[in-house]
Amino acid sequence: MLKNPNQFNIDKFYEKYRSGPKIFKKRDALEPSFIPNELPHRDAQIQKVAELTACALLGDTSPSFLCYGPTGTGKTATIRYVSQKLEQQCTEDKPWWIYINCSVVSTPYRILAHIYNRISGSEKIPPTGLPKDIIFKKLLGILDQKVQSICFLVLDEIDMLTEKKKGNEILYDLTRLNENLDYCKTSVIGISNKLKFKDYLDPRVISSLGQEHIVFPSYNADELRDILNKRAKIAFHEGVIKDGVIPLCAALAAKEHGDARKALQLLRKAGELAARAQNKLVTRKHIGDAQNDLDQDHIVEYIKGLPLQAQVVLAAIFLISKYGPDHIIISGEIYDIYSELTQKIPGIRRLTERRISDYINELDQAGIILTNLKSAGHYGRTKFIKLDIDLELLENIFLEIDKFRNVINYKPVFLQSDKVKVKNNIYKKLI
DNA sequence: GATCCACAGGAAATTAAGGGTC
DNA sequence: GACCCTTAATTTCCTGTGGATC
Repeated sequence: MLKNPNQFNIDKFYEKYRSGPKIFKKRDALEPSFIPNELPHRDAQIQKVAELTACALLGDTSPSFLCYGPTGTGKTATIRYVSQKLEQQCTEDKPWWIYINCSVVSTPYRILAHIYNRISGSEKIPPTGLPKDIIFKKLLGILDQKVQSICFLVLDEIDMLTEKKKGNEILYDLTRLNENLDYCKTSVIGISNKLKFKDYLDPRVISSLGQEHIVFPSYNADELRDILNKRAKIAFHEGVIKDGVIPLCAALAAKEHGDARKALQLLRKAGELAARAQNKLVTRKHIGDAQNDLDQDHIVEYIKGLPLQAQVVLAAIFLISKYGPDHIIISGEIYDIYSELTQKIPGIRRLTERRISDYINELDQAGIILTNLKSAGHYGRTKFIKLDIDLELLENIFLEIDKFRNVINYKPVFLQSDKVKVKNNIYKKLI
């Protein structure tokens, strides 16, 4: 049988890839988890963290403290950096460092279970089921039995806890652990992106956790350039980064509030695009393409990861935008079309208007739609909604999701009613 | 000035699921 | 198997909003 000349040959591809130009020397150096040997422009913060944690070297309890600063300003990296250095200095009874991302592990029960499981080294506490006080006692037992030195509990995105009902309670429990321990001593390090986070803390928690704090300011373009240059030397082969690439990358990230994580992500993506295209150099064009790709990847990933109900709400907004480009979208109409779609999509039940209102808010916060709360006087007070992403991109995303493939060409019956059209004309005049 | 509309959104209650103890 | 616990998602109930209309 004759072979199709256009058919993709995977063996030849790998062969070409292996013999082609090499861009990366150590790609991992551009990952957020990579901790370099030096952290530029964070001397003051490193010094403060080192001063606060140094007493662990002598077996004394460190004070608990908070780290504030916008995203990508090196808060977690600084803590990890100091923890590595501190560990190198310890000859025996090395301190334990337990990292908890409070946006993932967000309930009091799960935080206690997470700490216990990390120390025990296995999943001994199930995700639900046990009374909290039992876990607390078990945790005290294992801390005294297994740790017997200093244990640093690093709570990343600690502000997520205070947004919840019992968030202050678990923080209070964690800061008071030492009162119930005989051998082990714990210290809490809170990391937050929100400068005003302290305002939401219980006074009892502030008294032990909020006494010391370290501020991490945003990086400026020069500092970002310096960080990128140093990291690029580790990550890329010599001479593959064309002049002007790193300054451009730094300038773009500086615009986004000095986020070093974004800058590194952009540089890594540009390198990947160059490597994939078998180019010998990473150019300014790769940076531009990388930024578009990252923006698009983020949207696609977010929409595909939404709960099914939220995807149906978005599909309702999509269909109104598609079949009524001039139609003013209001929240009540979204619910009517959402209700129609629940009949069309198998295995989905209709939720209440209140819940859909929350989903609309979530889509707004994610930047997928734009909402504007306005009063149309006698015609009520409602949200006026607009899609904030490309209609074609959204259609392609829905085409990739099995359940939506058949509804993206469905013209909602609701939109065809004369009553709705007349009312929409009134809204157009009023806003 | 009172009324009305079409919600927004806070708070508490309910439900379902996953798991444990006795 | 009955009962308890936690969590996440959802429902129910309620008050508030703001500008056009009466």
